[in-house]
Amino acid sequence: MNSTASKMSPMEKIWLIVGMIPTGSVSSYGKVADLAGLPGRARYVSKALKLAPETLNLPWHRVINSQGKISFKQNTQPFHTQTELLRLEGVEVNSGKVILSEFEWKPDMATLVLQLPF
DNA sequence: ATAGTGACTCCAC
DNA sequence: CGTGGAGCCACTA
Repeated sequence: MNSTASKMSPMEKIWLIVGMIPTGSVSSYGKVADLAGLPGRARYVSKALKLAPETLNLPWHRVINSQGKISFKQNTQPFHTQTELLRLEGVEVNSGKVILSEFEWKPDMATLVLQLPF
């Protein structure tokens, strides 16, 4: 059995999933929670991102809400930063919104599951 | 133990 | 599209 899996905390699972979101794509808090095996815990994902160590260099900006919108309030520094980071990698952001049908990450579940250590 | 607070989500209007 | 409300869960006071 994989010892790494048994030691991985819920928050670490979330960090792992977020780290798998490819450049130029986005995912939602709820989706990340689902993939991490934590259904119904979207709010926990936002907390995990806030507490994530800088050294992990997580692509936190690729996580938005289920409506395709950036969850920070407009006219705030985080809002602008996230918008910029997304645009830098080719994701279109208009009025804080991303067209999910165009940029949402749709991993091949069969393949993804095999890569997860849990 | 109770109440308030989110980088959330879903659904009804 | 906007709004409101209920449900959600971990954390804090």
